[in-house]
Amino acid sequence: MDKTEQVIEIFKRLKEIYTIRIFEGKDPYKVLIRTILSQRTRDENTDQATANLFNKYPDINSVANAPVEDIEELVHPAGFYHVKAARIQEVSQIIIDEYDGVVPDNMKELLDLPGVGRKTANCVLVFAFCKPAIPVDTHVHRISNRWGLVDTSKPEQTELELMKIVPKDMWIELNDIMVQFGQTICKPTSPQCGDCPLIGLCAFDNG
DNA sequence: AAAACGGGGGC
DNA sequence: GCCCCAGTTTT
Repeated sequence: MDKTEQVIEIFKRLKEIYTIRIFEGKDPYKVLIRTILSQRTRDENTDQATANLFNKYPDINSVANAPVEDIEELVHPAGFYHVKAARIQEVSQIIIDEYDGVVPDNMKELLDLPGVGRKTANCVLVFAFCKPAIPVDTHVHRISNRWGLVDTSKPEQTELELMKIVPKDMWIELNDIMVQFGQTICKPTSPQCGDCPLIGLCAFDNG
């Protein structure tokens, strides 16, 4: 079994457990903002902050024009709220001023936005625009190495290796399914190998 | 290369 | 009460 066959079989098993979530109806602006809020932040807190924000300020113009203190309070559950509130308004204003209110759909322009790094840009590309991209966060990086799919020390190396191994039609669901797996079973510390459905497909020794 | 930003959850 | 976490920017 080569690595492509391995990852296909792994995902087949994981998809029996997890359902892929499509965030915010794929509205590029909401995907972008939610992804910024998700940085270094767990799902529940990300969801709460995102709901707080868009419930009161449902579009890019209202977010950009809101008092910063109000944005801070709404996104507070996501943590890093001073930084994130400022970035969100800064990003919104830039998109209004320079892109006519439309989120750019290419890596270069996304990376130019404040608070947007490679992982966030890839999330927007693949979730909002269905473009081929693999967002590599700490879950994807850690788990890819545990499976023996890659042998990398930096997330960007992992991204390049995964692009060679994983069939393109799986890229859109890769990040979400691995995050769910990483939160519940293949945890950063103390992975629950006894409950893992990937016995026989994973190189990681729980010892 | 390392610090800083932060609340919430696990133990 | 301490340690860890869906990154990015700044020093």
